[in-house]
Amino acid sequence: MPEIKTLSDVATIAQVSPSTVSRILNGTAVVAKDKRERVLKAIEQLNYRPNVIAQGLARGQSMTIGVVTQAISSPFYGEALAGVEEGLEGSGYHALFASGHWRVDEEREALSMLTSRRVDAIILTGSSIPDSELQQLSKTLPVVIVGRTVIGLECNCISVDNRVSGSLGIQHLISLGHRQIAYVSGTATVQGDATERLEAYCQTLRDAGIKYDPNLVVEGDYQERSGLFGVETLFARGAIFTAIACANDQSAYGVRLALHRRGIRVPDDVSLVGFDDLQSSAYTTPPLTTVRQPIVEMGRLASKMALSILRGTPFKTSEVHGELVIRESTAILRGTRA
Amino acid sequence: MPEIKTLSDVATIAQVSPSTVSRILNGTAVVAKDKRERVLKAIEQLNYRPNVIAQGLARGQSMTIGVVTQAISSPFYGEALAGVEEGLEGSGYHALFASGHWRVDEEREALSMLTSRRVDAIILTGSSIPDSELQQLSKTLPVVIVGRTVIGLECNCISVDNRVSGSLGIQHLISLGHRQIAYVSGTATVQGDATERLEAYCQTLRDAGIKYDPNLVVEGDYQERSGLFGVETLFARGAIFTAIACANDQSAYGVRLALHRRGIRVPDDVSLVGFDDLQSSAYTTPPLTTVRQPIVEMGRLASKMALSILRGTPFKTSEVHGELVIRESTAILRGTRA
DNA sequence: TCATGATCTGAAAGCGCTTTCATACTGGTT
DNA sequence: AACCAGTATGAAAGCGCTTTCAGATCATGA
Repeated sequence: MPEIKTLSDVATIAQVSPSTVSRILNGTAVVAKDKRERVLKAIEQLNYRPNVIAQGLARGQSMTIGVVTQAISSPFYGEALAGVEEGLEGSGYHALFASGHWRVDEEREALSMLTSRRVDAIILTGSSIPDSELQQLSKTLPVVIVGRTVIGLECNCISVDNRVSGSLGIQHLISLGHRQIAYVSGTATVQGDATERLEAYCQTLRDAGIKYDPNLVVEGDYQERSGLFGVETLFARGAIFTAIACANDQSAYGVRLALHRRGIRVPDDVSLVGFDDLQSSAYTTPPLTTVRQPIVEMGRLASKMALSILRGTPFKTSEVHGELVIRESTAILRGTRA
Repeated sequence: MPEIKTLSDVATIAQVSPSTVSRILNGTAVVAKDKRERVLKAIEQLNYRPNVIAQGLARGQSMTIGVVTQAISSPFYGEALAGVEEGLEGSGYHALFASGHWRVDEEREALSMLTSRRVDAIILTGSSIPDSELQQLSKTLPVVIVGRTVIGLECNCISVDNRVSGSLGIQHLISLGHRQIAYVSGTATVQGDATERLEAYCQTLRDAGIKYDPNLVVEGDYQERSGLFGVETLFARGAIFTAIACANDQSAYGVRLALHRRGIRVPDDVSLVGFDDLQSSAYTTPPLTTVRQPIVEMGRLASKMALSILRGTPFKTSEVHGELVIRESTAILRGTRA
């Protein structure tokens, strides 16, 4: 194992003091040209790379940002994390990920791990930790939350308005003539995106003068499997519908498969809309009509916001909006004029 | 901001020396019961959490493992990373991810960032850094490579045999009576999984006495889009085929869509097989027949291996194998007896 | 009773870096 | 010539922890 070189090795070779080397490395002071050159040469020669850990200790900051996510392999969180990573690029900061797997205790553990490692800021995605704890946490270090609005921390939150965006897909179906619209919800919690989107569904129907039929909504959990089960449940109930809206794209995939299994064509027999617009949604058969949530962008914004807070520079919490993406899984209701 | 407590704060409150606190924390020595209790109480009271950064400096190890991946949001790498994370669980080690985005220079940069942060070991996935550099790197710290076999580092590599596994899908197609089998390859490099799988395709045909027809193979890049283009190219060439095999699932998704657009049914008109068995492949329409690569398992194995090397405990590099997963995208060739 | 080893604990050095502080030079001014 | 502000540099302290080393305490057996 080749020895790892230290700053004083460089100093010795360049015949200057460690302080000088440090100053050159960080540009914190002007140093004479000759010394600078000697030092640069020594660095080159030794292939010296500063020890970020040691810098962290000395400077009191680790140059890393903790990111708690739910599952790194989920397409949704994956895109968000990619955005975070992108936003950090070139800043010298790097992301340390920790997964909560949708369990509050694991999430707390993740948080505790991150603070143990003295991350300089924390980004949470899909967190289900109570508002109060998050408020507490934000007294210790900068916190930004994506996909949820935490009371008292509104400025540090990045999310689409689920009520507005959620209605987009439903409106689209209604405009195509559908009136019997089933809904596969997300994980039901007291509050959160799933609830908001469900409310959007109800509200949109109401606004269109369509009576809300509880028989048409099934509870899902944002996973493919729950879309599959959802459709089975619907049929078991004898529900009649011409369209299905889902709380996210993944459950729409499951719905799509269930329909396929029953020989029901999409969009000919039943129209289908999702929510999120995952990358793969453009490649399903048929390509999925959905409400686009700028996930990558949101991740990027989150890290930009964290960086701004760390640097003390002001930032405007630019709004992000959902946007209807019409592809091929929705069609005009047969025998109807839109 | 509540002050962050240090080990000496604890020591002061418990009226012992810092050394004693450290010993209790790490269990490196027996200490009198009364002191132990005082210390434990003080820790509780201050809500003290050791600073992992400082520990890292003092102990000369950062308790973090660097993982270079290509894109964190890719379903394939996402699963691998989830596996790595899982394998590290409870070990005290944590993963620091860095993406290379399929570009060697970015990958080198990632490596350099990781070594700057003094990670204790490095796991590479989908790396395209030359063998020689990797050999060099492994002299500095433990390195494990997944998805590729590096000469001189064979014991530290985890991958399926692409030649064996690659033939599985083709054999399946042949056994169903197909003889005109098109192939959408992965990114062509001098050596690597894409090449090996392509060779498997050729070899399997040859073994079955089917003449290799260059007109039937198109170069892809593992992305959905390339599957889409691949099919277009095939048709532009006037190629005739009854089945398509793809170098990975993602390109199979693209192929599926292209076929759908042309009104070609899967598997009725054309059979389709992928490679990888991504989570979502069970939910495509129709569910995709593919060769399963135990990606999560491979990630987990990689971290186990890294941990073993770090601890100096022996490890057996258990083989991983591809496995044919027959779903619904393949069918017996019409008018043929299998 | 005293030497002996075993056991527990604190002082202090050190991990690799940053940063304050003080010193030694500059090159003007008056 | 004497003085001062300004500049470049090194010495040294310190970040929060671990770990070596040595001292203190204690029980034990001769």
